[in-house]
Amino acid sequence: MPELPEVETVVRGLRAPLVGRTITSFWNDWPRSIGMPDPDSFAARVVGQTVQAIDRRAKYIVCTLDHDLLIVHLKMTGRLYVAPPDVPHEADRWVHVKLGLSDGRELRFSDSRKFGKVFLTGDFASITPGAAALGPEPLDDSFTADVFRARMKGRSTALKALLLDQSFIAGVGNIYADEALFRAKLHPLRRADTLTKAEAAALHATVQAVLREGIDHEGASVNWYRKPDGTTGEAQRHFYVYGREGEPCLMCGAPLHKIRVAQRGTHFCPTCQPEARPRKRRAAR
DNA sequence: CCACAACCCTGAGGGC
DNA sequence: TGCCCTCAGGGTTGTG
Repeated sequence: MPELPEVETVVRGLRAPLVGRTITSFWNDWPRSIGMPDPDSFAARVVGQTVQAIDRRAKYIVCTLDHDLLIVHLKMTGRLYVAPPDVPHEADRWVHVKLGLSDGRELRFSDSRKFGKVFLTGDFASITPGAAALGPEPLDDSFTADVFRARMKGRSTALKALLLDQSFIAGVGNIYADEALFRAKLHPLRRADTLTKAEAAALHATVQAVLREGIDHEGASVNWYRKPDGTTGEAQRHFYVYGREGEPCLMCGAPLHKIRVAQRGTHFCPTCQPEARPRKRRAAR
């Protein structure tokens, strides 16, 4: 489940092998893995273009070519990596797109679940309505605690659901949402508009911290994610709650709970992240 | 704005 | 042992 730190790690790993290479060929065995345009048009347009840059926006990998953007979303099980020509793509039975490179190697997109997609477009916002409506990048300098708090104003939805909303913040997924809420000691079902200024500031800080640490650990290899060199990241070794249902909380020892919020498995500590109670009316003096 | 269902798929796991 | 069946998993889109 690649989220922001995993996608960032992939981008960093692909920069050296890709930038400056020219695309010489296109191959695809699953048309639905091409988001746009149709595969024939994709092939005709992409061949001959040189990779000028590779960056990340939310969970999208964005390669700037001469005249287009080559965009990849890994979704749950997608992998993107450069393979040497002597390794047949059948070595990875889930390869669905290959782009030949001018140095003889191949950029391969592999995806067992076939949820991921590759796009070729001149305009990032054109690929999906969601891409056009992405919220701020959580690690940008402009994403301050004040901005975060202002965006939560008037939102009655659960914190967990809001953190997963890509139009609210771009790039946070299930794992890092749970980890950020745990560190901020906030219950996942807490209504966003009930946070104090201090609680909002704490959550802002923990969202940034878990993402930064995830990048430092080169992503979390929970099941399918691999770095472009095929090795696993290390971030999963540092989880406090994700995937630890029933195990003792590392802070207080209480057994961790798993519930469903916004149709996602949600892990939390019932002691460290107490349920929000209705505000007590202040006693009359 | 919000809650929820459906969708895209396959591997894993349970039942027999 | 192995077959059949069910469903988790998560981001996105659509519906009410």
